[in-house]
Amino acid sequence: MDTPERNQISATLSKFEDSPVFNYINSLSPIKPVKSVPISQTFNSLSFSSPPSVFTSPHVSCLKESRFLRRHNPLGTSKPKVSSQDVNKDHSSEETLGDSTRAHHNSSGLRENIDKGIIVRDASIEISSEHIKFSAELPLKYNCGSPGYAPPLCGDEANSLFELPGEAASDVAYVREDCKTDSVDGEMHLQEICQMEPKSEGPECYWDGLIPDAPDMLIFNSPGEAEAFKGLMHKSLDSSIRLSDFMSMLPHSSMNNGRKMHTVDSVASSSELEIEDHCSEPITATATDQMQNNLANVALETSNPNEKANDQVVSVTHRAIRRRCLDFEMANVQRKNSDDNSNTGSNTSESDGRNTANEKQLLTTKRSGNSQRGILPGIGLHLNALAAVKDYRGIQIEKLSSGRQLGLPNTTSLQICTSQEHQHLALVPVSSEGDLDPLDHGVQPNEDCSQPSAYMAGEDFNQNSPRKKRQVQRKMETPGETEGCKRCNCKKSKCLKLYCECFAAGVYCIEPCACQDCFNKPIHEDTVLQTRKQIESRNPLAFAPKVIRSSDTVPEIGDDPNKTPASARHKRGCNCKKSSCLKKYCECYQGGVGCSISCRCEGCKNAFGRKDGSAPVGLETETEEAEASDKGVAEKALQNTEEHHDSATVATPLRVSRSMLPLPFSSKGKPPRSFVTTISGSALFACQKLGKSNSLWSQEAAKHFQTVPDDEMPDIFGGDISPISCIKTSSPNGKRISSPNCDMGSSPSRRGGRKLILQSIPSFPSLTTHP
DNA sequence: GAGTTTGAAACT
DNA sequence: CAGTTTCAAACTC
Repeated sequence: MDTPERNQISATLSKFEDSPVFNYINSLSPIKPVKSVPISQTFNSLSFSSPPSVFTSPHVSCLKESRFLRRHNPLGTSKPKVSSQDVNKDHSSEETLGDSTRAHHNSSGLRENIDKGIIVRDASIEISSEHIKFSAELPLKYNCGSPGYAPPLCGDEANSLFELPGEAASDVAYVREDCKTDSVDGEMHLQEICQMEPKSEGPECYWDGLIPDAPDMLIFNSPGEAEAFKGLMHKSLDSSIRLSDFMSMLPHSSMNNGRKMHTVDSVASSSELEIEDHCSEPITATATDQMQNNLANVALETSNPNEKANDQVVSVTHRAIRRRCLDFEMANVQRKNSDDNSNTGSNTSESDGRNTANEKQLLTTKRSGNSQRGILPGIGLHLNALAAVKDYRGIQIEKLSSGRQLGLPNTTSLQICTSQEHQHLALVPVSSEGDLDPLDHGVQPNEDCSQPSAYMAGEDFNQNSPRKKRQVQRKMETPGETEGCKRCNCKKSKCLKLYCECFAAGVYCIEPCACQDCFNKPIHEDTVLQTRKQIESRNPLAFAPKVIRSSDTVPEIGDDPNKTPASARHKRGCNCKKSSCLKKYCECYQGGVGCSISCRCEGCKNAFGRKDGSAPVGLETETEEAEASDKGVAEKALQNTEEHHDSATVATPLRVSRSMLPLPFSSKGKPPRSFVTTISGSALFACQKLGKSNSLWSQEAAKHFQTVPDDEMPDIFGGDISPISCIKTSSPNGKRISSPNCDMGSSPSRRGGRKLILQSIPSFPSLTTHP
């Protein structure tokens, strides 16, 4: 730095110290810590301890959880990093001083930057240019809320990440540094906003933007702070120039990070994640690199996530950074999802109103972001989320697939059900996708879910007539993907009986449903729960997955691949008399499983496995199917069987495979709501998403699930099923298939499975409990 | 789109 | 538990 510059800076700094900006900064530091605490708590609360009830709003929680988890993870990593960083230490002393010092932080930050070296500056400089760009861009993208959004998010995330109220001083120091960066970001945002805002709302918009996120994150200790903040905002508007100048003066590194974040956000739509990353990352020397990387990432984001991944691989040095970026993206994706949901999580409040207004934008942006990002590899295609969601949004969740899944969460998760909910769902799925994608590219299951959701959100709604809906569904489902989103067409059952697929799946009915006099809605949650209880009292397994994978059967598989289907069985068996178990009338067939001894079917020709154990899928099946068929049916069956054979024969051996196997449903695809439900809807849903999205998440989720199905768990762990597998299972295939697998947690159900199922059922009970 | 078939769910 | 009815999905035309 040139001395003159320094002098100027010092002078400017002195000026600024009094300026509202500093006040703002000061105010920020305290705020963040506060948030962090609550968040952590929420997270804990959210933690898997107990799967949300189906009808409750598991989804949301799940999403939130995922989001939090991710954040936390980053934090964890970030913190350590920070600690490791000497720079932080240097600052820590200052930081530790107190909030009041915060104002000085900027100066200190500048100093740091200076100390750190030119490199930082360079980075900062580059960034600055970018910032300008951003500022220019932001206005375009974000009119009012959006701009504010990102910034707040950053702060929020930072908070969440850094939060640590009770943490040791060192932690605090970290936090503060983070805060600095955050604060800087915030300032940056302010500037941007100021620049942008002149147009309309200005401070308010920004404020609003903050609020949404802020709710969780930005909690003002006192109302005064908030107002002060606003005042700052206003002032900032007035003093945009000063801010800009100030910005230029501010530590570039931090600034850059923040900006990058913003840019990313703008691009991706989910600034939060990026921000988080920034926050998480210490300002250390790596920070500069990160900055650069971030910039690069920004550019990359538009391209593909994969590319990023590759890049990561490329240089070890940058690996960490890259990794973050990836994480970021991942996180972003998730977060996006979560945001959607979570915005809820931390932001539930997140300006619902705003969201509604912005949601579309966000969604679009997010989606675009996702897509841009790469649409994660595997994921790509199917939205598992739906599946998870589907059911109880819980489900599958994911599956969420369907809005129904959403159904569970009346409030938040359920939201999906509503039109807005749909949007959410759509988002969820997307997120799920994103989540999933990153993790499991290959996972098929996910896709289904995701897609459904997407489609649901998008199009179906318009269709009014049930049939149209059905047709649409069929179309969607046919691909085998939309399963997640089932829709019912109940007219007399009020969707409070097992006749109703939605209800049976433990999911609330959503718009796409063509049901009449539907009581299976969050509004009637009490009724739904009561009814459920009633039904469960009669039959505890009523809501359990109908198709269960049996470990017992496994041996069968080993014996005969053909028999593999047997590995999975219908819980109670079918009772078909005329369909020869070759049509979807047959639950076994529908579930993609072979008939078993428990079936009372007549003339069983189940392509997946006959009751007598005779050739399930083999040639026979084909021929039989052909016979059975009815042309289209036969063809479908053949296709299915073929598919099954392909994948199934191979896969079949593995129980998991079953779940994985493309179900016959493909034709219809109802999703595995059942499975979702069984799993405990939301939990599943979350799991799927999580699993896909986050390895961590998936793991924990998996644990969760695993815990649920005791018996099966072992099997699952046995190796067949992994959380991922579960996710997969959920995806594409028919409801049952996925459900069984998923239910199991992935493991199949057998008869033993039933018992397990019962255990799993508890998840359902959760529903009851939830209320 | 309307109507029929089918089998699960519900009821007795 | 068995038989019957109700129901909604699956299927056909």
